[in-house]
Amino acid sequence: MEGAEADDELALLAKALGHPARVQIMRLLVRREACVCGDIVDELPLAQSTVSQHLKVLKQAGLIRGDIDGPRVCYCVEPRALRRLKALIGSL
Amino acid sequence: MEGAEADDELALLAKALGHPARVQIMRLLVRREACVCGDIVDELPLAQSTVSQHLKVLKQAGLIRGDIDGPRVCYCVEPRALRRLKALIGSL
DNA sequence: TGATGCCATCGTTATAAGACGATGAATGTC
DNA sequence: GACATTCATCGTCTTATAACGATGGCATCA
Repeated sequence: MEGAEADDELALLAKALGHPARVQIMRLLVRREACVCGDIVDELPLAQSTVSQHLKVLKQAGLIRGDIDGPRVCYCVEPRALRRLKALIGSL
Repeated sequence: MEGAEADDELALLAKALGHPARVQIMRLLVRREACVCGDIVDELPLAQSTVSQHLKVLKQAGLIRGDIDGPRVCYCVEPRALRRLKALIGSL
């Protein structure tokens, strides 16, 4: 929970949340449990490609997961990562 | 606690923490209550000017405060902001 | 009042982030 | 099989970050 490794981990997770659009996406996914990419695009005032990039950032940080569902992709939060983030922030 | 304003606030605070050096600084200040800038520089493998920039980022986000103490500057965490961050993260 | 020590700021450089439109791959539908 | 839909990726541009050395402003001490 402490040490350079935890610092890096916290920095990584915090950085992923360091943009309003990504915070909005996280809240959306927490509220709706799961969400198709297109719905997320509809909720944000951003181009589809931009939203896709933000989703990629969140996914690479491990905060969300994207499951292919036919032609769509269903995103949902990764509860373990979210818990981890809360724990790391709590340790400050 | 919710809404676009809270999203922006959380994004701002998270962004400030989105770098390992700044996480280290925060931990240092939490551990030591208060800390002179020079001591922080000694703890990090970074140039003085770089550390000063990171301190500026944290200060602008409201996470820390810098009190002038003679020729030195004494930094300490801003408990209200830290609590606010924890609350915002907790609301996810 | 000089000289020193501490810290912020400036100027520079390299790299990363953020946004968009256009293109492409995969799936489902007609 | 042709076509539409959905999403990711690419290419491009603009702006922001991160790092450093060098400079400069202020207190304190001699």
